[in-house]
Amino acid sequence: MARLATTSDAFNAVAEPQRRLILNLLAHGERPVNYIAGSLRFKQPQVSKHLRVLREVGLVSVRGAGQQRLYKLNGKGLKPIHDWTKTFENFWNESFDRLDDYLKKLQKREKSHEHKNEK
Amino acid sequence: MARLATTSDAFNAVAEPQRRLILNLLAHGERPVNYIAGSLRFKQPQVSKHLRVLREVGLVSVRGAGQQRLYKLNGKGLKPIHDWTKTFENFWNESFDRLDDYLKKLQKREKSHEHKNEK
DNA sequence: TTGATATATTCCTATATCAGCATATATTGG
DNA sequence: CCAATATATGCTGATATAGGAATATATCAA
Repeated sequence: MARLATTSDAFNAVAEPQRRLILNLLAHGERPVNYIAGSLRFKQPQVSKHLRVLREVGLVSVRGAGQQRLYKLNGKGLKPIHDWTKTFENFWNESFDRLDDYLKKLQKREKSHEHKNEK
Repeated sequence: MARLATTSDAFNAVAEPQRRLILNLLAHGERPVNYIAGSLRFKQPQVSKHLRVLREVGLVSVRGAGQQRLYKLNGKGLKPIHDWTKTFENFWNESFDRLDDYLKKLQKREKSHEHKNEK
């Protein structure tokens, strides 16, 4: 088996940096394809391809507007990623670092007691 | 060019579901390879490979402990992902939905005024 | 209808998986 | 040193990109 399809879920779709840039841009509002391509200096076909992936995982939606197609961010699709990473929040909180240090000190103290008892 | 290497950054490393499961497990503390393999019912070589990827992007660290190698989560490596998704937080907040509706109403109202003036 | 603009799709190539299996390496106890 | 346990690496096959270039499709305007 190869790697999971980029269209399998938001995690995979968002692994590609250019797609993240597109999402950043769309956070400001609906945009047509060529606007995105021009802004980010990507070629139009590549933008269309990325947008297709983003659409398939539900991160963007489209609506026709004349000759243009306006792509709109669906930020909710990123919530699963946000939620998952949030469960690791402790690891970059100072308060947790301090707690961690504290627990380590306790452990060391217990170990010295053990050694005492052994003798 | 093919897809970016899984070792290019945390976003890519974490796109693989099994690696996320390993990280979830390591959130409880240091663990040896076989413990992980047994817990998640993965084959040992595959676990070693996944751990290698996670180590190369700095999401875990290792230390030898006798014959075992204890892997430890470095949760801070996930902060960039958390931070990035956080910039889209508005999109799944109710309060934002209400604000969005409100802005849309305002826009509609302005448009009707425009039409009045046109006539 | 025809031309022009905007966007999507197709074909091609080079590359990077991921799983499975076999095997190599490391560490410890005796 | 040798056997046993724990872990890492190498190889293969099937698959899925992502970019470039060319082309197809859609929509509007005259």
